[in-house]
Amino acid sequence: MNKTAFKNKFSPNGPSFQPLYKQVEDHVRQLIIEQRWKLGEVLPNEFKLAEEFNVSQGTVRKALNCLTEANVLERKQGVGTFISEHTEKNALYRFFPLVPDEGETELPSSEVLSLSIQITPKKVAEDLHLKANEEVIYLARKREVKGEICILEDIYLPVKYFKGFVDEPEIPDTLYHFYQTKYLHSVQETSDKIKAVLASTEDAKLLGINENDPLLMFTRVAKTLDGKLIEYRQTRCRSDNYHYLVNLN
Amino acid sequence: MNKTAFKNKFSPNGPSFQPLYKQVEDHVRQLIIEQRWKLGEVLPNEFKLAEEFNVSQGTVRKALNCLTEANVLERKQGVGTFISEHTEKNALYRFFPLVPDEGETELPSSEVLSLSIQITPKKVAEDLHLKANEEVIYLARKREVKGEICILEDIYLPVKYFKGFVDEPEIPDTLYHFYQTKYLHSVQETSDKIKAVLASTEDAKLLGINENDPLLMFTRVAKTLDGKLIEYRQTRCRSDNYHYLVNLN
DNA sequence: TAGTGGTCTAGACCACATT
DNA sequence: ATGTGGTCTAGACCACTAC
Repeated sequence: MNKTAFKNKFSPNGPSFQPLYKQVEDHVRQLIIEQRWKLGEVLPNEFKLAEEFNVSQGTVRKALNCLTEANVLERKQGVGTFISEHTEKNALYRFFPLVPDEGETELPSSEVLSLSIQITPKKVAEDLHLKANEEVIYLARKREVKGEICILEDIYLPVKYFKGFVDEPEIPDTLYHFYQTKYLHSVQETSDKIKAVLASTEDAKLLGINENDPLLMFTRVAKTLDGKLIEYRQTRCRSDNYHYLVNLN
Repeated sequence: MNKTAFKNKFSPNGPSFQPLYKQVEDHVRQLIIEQRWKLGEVLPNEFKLAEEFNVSQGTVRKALNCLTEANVLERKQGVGTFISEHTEKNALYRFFPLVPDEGETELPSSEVLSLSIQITPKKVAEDLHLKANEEVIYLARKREVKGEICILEDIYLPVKYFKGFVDEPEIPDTLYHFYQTKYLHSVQETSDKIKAVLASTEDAKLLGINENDPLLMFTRVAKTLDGKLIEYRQTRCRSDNYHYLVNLN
């Protein structure tokens, strides 16, 4: 680890000040992107990393804690430091803010309606920064909880990131875990745009509701640790017994 | 500051382990609740607080940084530590996630439609934990951006926390700043439940849209630093040119 | 018992804002 | 020039987990 961070006064036109722990943080993030450690494997402890990077253990600690806050790493006292994993359980709480008005949240089961390679719709290409000639995998699903279909999803994945996806014999419910383990793309951040819309004839039919009933519509773009935009998702969902929950502070 | 935190082994049935910095954090939070420092006033620096609490400066630092992350405090290098304030600018970004599909976010202007004391609706009493005989102030507003009315709000405030509110000659746009400066209630945390609904006849009229057009409906409960539930708010808003934005990570 | 992360301290120095 | 928060280091010890 290079310690020029504090020599800005000797290079006033150089890059702006970056604290050492930030440099360590970026470096570790880069090592994760480069797959230096396997999923589920324990990272070296603070002293070993400190030695490798030629900084103090305290600086490594600060960097690792920052990565933990950003949900990149998970640390367990007495055990070690691990790369954060998309399990079914944390999928529910981290990226699925749809909760029933009454009772416990549960993960909806999924049924694939359609899976194919398509010309990329203009809006999708725009939001995923795809070129005109790049194709996408199109996956449509309907999802149900307690026997009631409540969610319809149209999912678009750039072909370049998901080679062979259309030939998958089985698409699991928890897609982000699947992306992470099978395709080595770990969703790090999502952005949802939420609107209210009226149910189309087709959606109404699939959901078992009336045309022009109100639906929540989310448009999501998902980004990986290394900044790749790997998923565009448009979700319509009933909100008569569910709501989208947002806590701010 | 009492340092029994690390003597748990001597009181195995005592309270569970609390690190010193957490104790300092809670203590400072309590001091803020008790109005020890005025809004806008600078807090004592780390060394002075450390001396007062009989802990090291590093421990105070950790506590203050935790409070900063929780948006309770704001720290400015070279200046000092302050109690976080609800300004017009941060109101926009912290508690107003409604953004236009195109262009910059701006704060909608507000017009009061109604202001009175009312019997508390059952749902409001439930969510704000009010007793049956406690009354609320009811405030209805319509809000517009660029000449277009896009938001209707029904706001309910417990009378006990907002004495004299109905006689206010002027209700400003940024309510949370108003609550904080005039009534000394600082909103710390909100919880929004979002649904899609159809516009009622009345809402449609006020918004200048058709009955049964789709609207986003948020139901919000706002909580202060000391855990008081001070506001119930039901918002309906057009989402044809706006969306509710949620970033997860 | 050994090894991990978590806490606490003390001290030196840097970056930033104000006077 | 002064005072604030921010960074970095080094070392001691505590709490938790696994073996």
